[in-house]
Amino acid sequence: MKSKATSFDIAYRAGVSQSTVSRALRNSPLVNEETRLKVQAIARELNYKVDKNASNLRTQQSATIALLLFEDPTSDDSMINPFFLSMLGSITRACSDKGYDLLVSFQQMNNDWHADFEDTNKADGIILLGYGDFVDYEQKLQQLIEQNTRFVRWGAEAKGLPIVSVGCDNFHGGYQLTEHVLKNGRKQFAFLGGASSHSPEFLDRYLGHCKALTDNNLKVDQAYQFDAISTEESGYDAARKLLDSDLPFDAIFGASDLIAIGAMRALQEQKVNIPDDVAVVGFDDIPIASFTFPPLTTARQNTKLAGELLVEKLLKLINEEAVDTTLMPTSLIVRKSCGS
Amino acid sequence: MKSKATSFDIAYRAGVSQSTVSRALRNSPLVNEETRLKVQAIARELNYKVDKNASNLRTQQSATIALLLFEDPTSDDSMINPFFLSMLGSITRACSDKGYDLLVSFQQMNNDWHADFEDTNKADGIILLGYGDFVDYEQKLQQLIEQNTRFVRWGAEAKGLPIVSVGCDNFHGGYQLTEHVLKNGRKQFAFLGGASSHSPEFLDRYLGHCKALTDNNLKVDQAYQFDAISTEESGYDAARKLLDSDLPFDAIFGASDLIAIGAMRALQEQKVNIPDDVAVVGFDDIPIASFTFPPLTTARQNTKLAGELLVEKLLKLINEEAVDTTLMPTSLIVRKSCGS
DNA sequence: CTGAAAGCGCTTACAG
DNA sequence: CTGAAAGCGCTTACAG
Repeated sequence: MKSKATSFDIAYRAGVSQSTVSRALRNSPLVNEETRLKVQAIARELNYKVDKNASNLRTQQSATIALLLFEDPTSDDSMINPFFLSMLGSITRACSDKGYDLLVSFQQMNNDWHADFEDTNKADGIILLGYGDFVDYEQKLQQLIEQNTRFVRWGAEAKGLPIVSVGCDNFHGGYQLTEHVLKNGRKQFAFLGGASSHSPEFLDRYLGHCKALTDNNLKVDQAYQFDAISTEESGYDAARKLLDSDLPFDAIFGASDLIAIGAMRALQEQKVNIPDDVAVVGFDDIPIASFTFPPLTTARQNTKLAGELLVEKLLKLINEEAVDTTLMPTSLIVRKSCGS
Repeated sequence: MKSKATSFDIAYRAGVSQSTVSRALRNSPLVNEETRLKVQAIARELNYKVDKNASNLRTQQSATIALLLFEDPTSDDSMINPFFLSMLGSITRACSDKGYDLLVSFQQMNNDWHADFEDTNKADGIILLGYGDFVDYEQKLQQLIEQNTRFVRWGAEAKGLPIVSVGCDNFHGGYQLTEHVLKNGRKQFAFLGGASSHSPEFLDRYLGHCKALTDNNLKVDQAYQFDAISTEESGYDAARKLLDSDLPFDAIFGASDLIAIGAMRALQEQKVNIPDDVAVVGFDDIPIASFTFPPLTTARQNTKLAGELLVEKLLKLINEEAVDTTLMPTSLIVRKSCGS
């Protein structure tokens, strides 16, 4: 009952050869207008659709892009990083604008990469979003390069590796946020977020932060940097450690909005007033950021543009055109949480 | 340089036939252990991956599911409904747990459905999420049924149509929320959200809401129902209309969290205190809901379970097993916005 | 346990 | 402008 029509069925009904059907359906100029219309009418009538597996096999391309989303190994499965989610939205849109389908896969760093989409000919190229630990991740990148896989990635430029990246100017974003808060008279900043080569984006934000401190004649004190990954929980924990340390502080820089939000919760639990007692800033401008209490001051990363750039660059790569890495600026979004 | 190895290359190197390579790679018990290991070793060495287009074409199935996400036609492309986003997350996970890939597509209701994934053999089945207008949408469903497409959908049960759905008990959720607020002494509720057959979920919530009103000896007054679609903007607009109407009220039921959040903004702009002057409740429990000020009381829809059920049911459909529709309960999440 | 062969449904040079 | 034919890279009955 549900056996699908093939191009042969149409050929038979139209009284032409199967080759002609194929041409007519692809609007080849080689085929006579009249024949074309007849074939297309019959195709519509039979609800015929070209079998993609067959045509992809034949043409050796799939008009499909794979998106590989890596999650922090620790993150529970309750909530995907909202930042990536909004990226996903814009990538999906960009793909469909270009006539490409999008295959989405969440990768847990611990298990094997089943990042075989391209090798497997299911996708023409890959977009990489996020990673657990950058050091592990770099090895995977290395592998992709060796396999000659076409891919682009979101993130800080991978120094040394010939990889096309789209990322934000994390250093400048960190600088800008910090400077803004300092201009409002804060003296003692704490930074919550891992600041090592294991998370280069956070590291860049931290370095920008430090630069702003020294430019404003403040000392950088390592004791004020607390590790955290990009979850609300982790931000909460880091802020607890800060509070328990009895170090004096009047400002917190959360390496991501999620971290900042967790920190706000920890502070408010202790009746610390935000921003009067402590200014808090985050990074990303995820949708939640404008709804927190108080609303969060942050550095916005333009996910819409980022998604478009990623897709655009990947398509160029697929078409063997020259492509380079883009570093996008962030924009300072001032809300109530920083006290100005 | 980048020509990929095929099973023939492996066969050549292993000194066996291509059929044997294929069998060995699929761990067929027919093949000798020793041969199998040799073949697999060579495959690994050559970084060989089975071409999915070829194997899908041959086996006539793709181990891929397509997710079609319909957006409200009016929603701008800045922000996807967070509720669907979290659904997307859980569907992605459920798919990869089952060894299926996920093709994601955002559909704008206005343009043609290019919902051809299944017809096209790119996917074995389809999951439908959201819709613009239910009445238009129903026609599309009808079409899918006629084409014998295997699909499941999220949403209120489609009466009459033989469709497998997973949805929440919107009526009961609406009842529960309303009753909870009434128990706290509120007397005059407004309902923000379209309550017609164009959005059956909202309608069910409204009907549950009305039932709770009458059960508590309150009159249902149509004047207190204001249309809105599920965006923050639309909730804001509806609340503005409510405010401008000069109707007295001390509680607002937002048909979704997004609507409730927009309404809160409108109220707070007018210095209306939430919850002292007006209690506000929403529906969905999107991630933002716990971060609003005050945090939003709402009815949680279990997106994790929903995603799993959708995938599970679709796979059963694909395997021609019997499947039925599931109506999940919602849970009342009491936070500060309702004043208790 | 293994191999030769057919065939999944297309696209596209090639010949006319 | 059209048709006959090859071939994309697999899987799997069939024969041994």
